[in-house]
Amino acid sequence: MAVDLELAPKIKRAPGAPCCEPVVYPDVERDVAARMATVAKALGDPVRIQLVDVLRKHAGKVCVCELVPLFELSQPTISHHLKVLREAGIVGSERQGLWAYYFVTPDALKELSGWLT
Amino acid sequence: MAVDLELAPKIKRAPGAPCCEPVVYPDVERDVAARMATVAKALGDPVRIQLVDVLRKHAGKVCVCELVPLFELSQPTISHHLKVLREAGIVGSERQGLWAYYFVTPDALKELSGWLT
DNA sequence: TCTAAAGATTGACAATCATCACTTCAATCG
DNA sequence: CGATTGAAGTGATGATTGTCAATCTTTAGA
Repeated sequence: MAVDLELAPKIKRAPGAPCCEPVVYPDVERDVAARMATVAKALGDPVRIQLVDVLRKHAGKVCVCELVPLFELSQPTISHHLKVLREAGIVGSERQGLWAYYFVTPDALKELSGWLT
Repeated sequence: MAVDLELAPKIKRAPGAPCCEPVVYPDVERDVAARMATVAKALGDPVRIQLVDVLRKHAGKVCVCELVPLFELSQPTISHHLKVLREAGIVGSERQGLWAYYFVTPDALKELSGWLT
């Protein structure tokens, strides 16, 4: 918690006067923030984190029916999580006969990852 | 969408036989995934992304009453978002008289950021 | 000591979410 | 065709979320 802060001194404002003028603004534009928030939100579940982790390392080698037993969740629930990831642009899928193969979209995590670093 | 996949060939299993054995497992342990998901979830809102963005660049220089007018939201709502960030360990706060100064906790984003890269 | 200001908390509300049992769809094989 | 399998879709339900109005707490100044 010990962070090197130089606190900006403030004085109590006169009655009725508006609060301190905002002197700083986010560098991140609203739409950029919205995009990154969408990705972050999709990653905001431990199951989806682990799904992405598996898919990143084994893209195309694993079908949904192999993913299901990794979690103590029903198949529709896993399908739902994959859909959330798909709608956030994080993963794509390819169907091969009966099986569906998912993969992490390249660059999907780039913007968020870059901002975080 | 065009990703270089080497799809693992599968054969339809015999009636009654269990589905394909899971051959891959997440490298990310459950508790690590849970921690990263917590952080990602807290970042899963555009307002909080922008709050973190401002705080990272102006730690200790900006009080809550300066943050409020940056968004078209009420003061309690901003307070709530800051609380979410605080509970995820992303920010800390220091009170100086009437004013509260927030700052991004060093290393708070490290684990997630590292995994993303 | 009285008033006002900064910020947090509470309660309420609609909206969204994670999960499951059930169903549907598409593809394969006999 | 008819049966079966992998995967997605459909309610339904209980939990969580984002937001605001109202209230409370702490501090400063007169």
